[in-house]
Amino acid sequence: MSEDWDLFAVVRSCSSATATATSTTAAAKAESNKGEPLACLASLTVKEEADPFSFPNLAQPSNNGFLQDSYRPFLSNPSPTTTANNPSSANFVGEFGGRHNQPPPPTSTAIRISPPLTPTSDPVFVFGQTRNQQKPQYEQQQKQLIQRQQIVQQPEVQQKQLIRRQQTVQPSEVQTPAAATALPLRPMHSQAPKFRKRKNHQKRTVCHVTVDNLSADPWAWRKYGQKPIKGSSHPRNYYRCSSLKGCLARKQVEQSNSDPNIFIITYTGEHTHPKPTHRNSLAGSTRNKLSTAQKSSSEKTPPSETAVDASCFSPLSAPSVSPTTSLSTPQEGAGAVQDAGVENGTGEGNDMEMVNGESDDDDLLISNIQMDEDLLKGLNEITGGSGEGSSPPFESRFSWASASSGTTAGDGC
DNA sequence: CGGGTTTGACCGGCGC
DNA sequence: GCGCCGGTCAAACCCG
Repeated sequence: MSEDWDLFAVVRSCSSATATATSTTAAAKAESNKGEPLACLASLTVKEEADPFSFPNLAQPSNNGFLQDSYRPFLSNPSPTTTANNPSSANFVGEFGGRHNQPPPPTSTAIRISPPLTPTSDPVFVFGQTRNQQKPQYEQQQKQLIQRQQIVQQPEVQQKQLIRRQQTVQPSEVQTPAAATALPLRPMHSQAPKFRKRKNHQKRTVCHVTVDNLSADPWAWRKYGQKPIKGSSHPRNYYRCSSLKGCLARKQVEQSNSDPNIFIITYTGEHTHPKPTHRNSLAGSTRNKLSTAQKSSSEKTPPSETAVDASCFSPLSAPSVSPTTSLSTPQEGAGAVQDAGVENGTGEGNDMEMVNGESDDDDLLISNIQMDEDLLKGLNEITGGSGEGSSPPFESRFSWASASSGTTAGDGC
């Protein structure tokens, strides 16, 4: 598969040497520290470039020329800085399906990523590659993803088709994917011509994240749908950016069949605004989880990414599964999650792809985050961390509390 | 009251 | 052309 991934424009976040190095280190630490609460935290510090939730940091030299070209457009965008926030971000293996604000090239040029930079270095990074071998189910999912991505990269035939459609549809669509998506999605029921962007041609970034990392996403997301996916035992959750109306960014979260600790996150569209400095409304967000979680069988709502994402805006907080998260699946969630992160780190951990982080624009956020992390670390140490897994590390909770107004620790954690 | 989640239904892309 | 399936909508409901 690894090759396939490459073929399909898989982008490995690892591409940045730095990230790799750091992440590797972190992973190593984590591993060595299994059982130790702080282990997770260790990785947290790492994140710098590996912010799965940020746009790729194109500015950084990478070994991958293609990648850079592909992302070039992003460079112009403000990019959030990364993040120290994401704890997890350290390890991702992912695929980058597309670029978002990019203009034209109708077919996405495939973003080719060179093979894992450090194949040997860290299982975590390699994870994406090996995983398939180990896990059949996962393989299926990957295949599906790949198929989609293949399309994205697509060969002439597809391009032709695409072109055809583009001709028939609207130029705007072609030119500005983002804009296209932005079009009033609406009234599905209404007659207004709506054109959705062709599914396969949407640019998308796929990340494999451990539970811990789920919450690392600094953006505020609102869940707008959930659907069972054929071939997958877990439903897929659909989120859209709630920070700003009109923001085209979307996110799909699906729990891996093979490894419950891993979530496959697919980002599509681009944020039309800087990262939120503070979470916007948490208002209702969190609470439900609990109830919802209860309502829907735990399986129904995947561990929550929902909650996680949505609520967790603070990177640091993240690890936790969001309040919601936990909520939703406290069971699996929280505890498992964290451990997962650490443990998995070894192997399955996170393979998110990292698209490197774009540096963020918001300094504030970052600074706060960092501070929090340190603080959290300290707290964890004090509290003894949740080594075990069942309970999310203190930081998670803390983060919630601070980050989101109300999350009840209870629910989430 | 505002914003979030849940969930059934609808629409359209895509494979056969 | 048909049907499956994924993505999105929007009403209903929840919570602080």
